Amino acid sequence: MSREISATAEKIIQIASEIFAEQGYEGAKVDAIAKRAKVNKATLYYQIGDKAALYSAVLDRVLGQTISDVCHAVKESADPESKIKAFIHTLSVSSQAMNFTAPIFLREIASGGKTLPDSALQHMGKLLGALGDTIQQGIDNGQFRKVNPFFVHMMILGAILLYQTNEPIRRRNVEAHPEIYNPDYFLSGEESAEQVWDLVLAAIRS
Amino acid sequence: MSREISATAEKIIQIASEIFAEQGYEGAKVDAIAKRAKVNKATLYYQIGDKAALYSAVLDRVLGQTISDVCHAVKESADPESKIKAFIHTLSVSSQAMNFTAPIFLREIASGGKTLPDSALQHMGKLLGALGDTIQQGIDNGQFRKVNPFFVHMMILGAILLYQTNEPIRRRNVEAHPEIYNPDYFLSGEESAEQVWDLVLAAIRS
DNA sequence: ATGTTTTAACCAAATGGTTGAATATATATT
DNA sequence: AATATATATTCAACCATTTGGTTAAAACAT
Repeated sequence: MSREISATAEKIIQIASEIFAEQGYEGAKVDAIAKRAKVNKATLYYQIGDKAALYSAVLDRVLGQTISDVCHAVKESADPESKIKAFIHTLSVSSQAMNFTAPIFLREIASGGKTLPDSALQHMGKLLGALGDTIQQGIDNGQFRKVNPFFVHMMILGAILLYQTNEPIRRRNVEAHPEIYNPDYFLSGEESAEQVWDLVLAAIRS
Repeated sequence: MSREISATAEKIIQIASEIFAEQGYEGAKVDAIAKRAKVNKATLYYQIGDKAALYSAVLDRVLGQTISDVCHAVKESADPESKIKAFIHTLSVSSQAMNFTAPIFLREIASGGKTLPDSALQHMGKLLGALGDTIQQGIDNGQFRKVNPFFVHMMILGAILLYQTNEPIRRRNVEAHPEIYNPDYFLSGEESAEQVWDLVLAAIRS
């Protein structure tokens, strides 16, 4: 545990992230991961361990990275409004850059976090805490009306994660019915962040 | 296909919904479904067919039911605001009553809808369409400001699905740290619907 | 007499996991 | 440079278990 990771281990975890995102835990096959990472299965076990250990490593990396990015960005900003913008912007951009983050996140939630290690739970708690504090601050300021911070959290997370993960379905839908095509359906991480904080801020401003 | 479903088939689909919700497609084992439904595996194959057919039946039922509930409720209401309230309320209550709806929905999205039959896709399209029309109507009325309907859709769906699916994680979190307990964390379908439409309407009212 | 369900056994394929020997790569020692 | 040492990686086979799927005959139910 927690030895510095070799380049090989790095590669394996990277590929594993993609495959877990595509297929879920049960759907992801160890052989497939080894193959796509271009290492022998024995190497995978030598470097990381069994499937559960691999998944743990992926979770720590994917969730940990995104969430610490977000918390950091929030701390950098001063007033509540820009903190919220930073929260949304960073979450959107960071999780779109690592396009396996969102599906893993969603699947993990969908399964009730059965396989979430405590470390990841604490990460998620920090995320919630950061936003809650910010909103409370804004309420005390009088900038925000008295809203339920938890639902604001759900809205932000939900909108961003769903929008990102949704993409293949949107594509398929548009291919099947080109007449419903709408440029709003395909925005970059930055653009969608704007959409989300425009709505969110309007929802909570007093 | 589409013969009237026997009571046994009904029961099997019901149980299968729960297990697919808990474990996902790959995680759900046919033997486990048969066992919990208290039928022999042979009966399952006799009544429904293979695993894929079973999952199809589940999807059609779960998504179809929820979505048609929502669309119906929207049609019943007159003005845009109450249409949106109805949309949110029905989605929340209906998907909480069938507490397997949300996880299946989320997982399906997370996997890019690979296994979504076209019928389900059309259902989802209708959902999106109903909301889009309503918002457009409100914008034309001058009641709503010019917002991106698709992101409103993502916010609503995201908030409701995440909130519901989230519950076990919230419980676990509160058990681990009782000091962070907050009654806002545990609301009924009705109450959470209120929270959501309060936020959503504030977000889009002009 | 017809449709339904159970029993219980069976099978092929896939899967997670392991191992030992061989090979390669780098690092340190002489 | 040459050698020795330790670490990484591959290869290839192997294994126990699980899993989806099937089936034939018997028992139930209507």
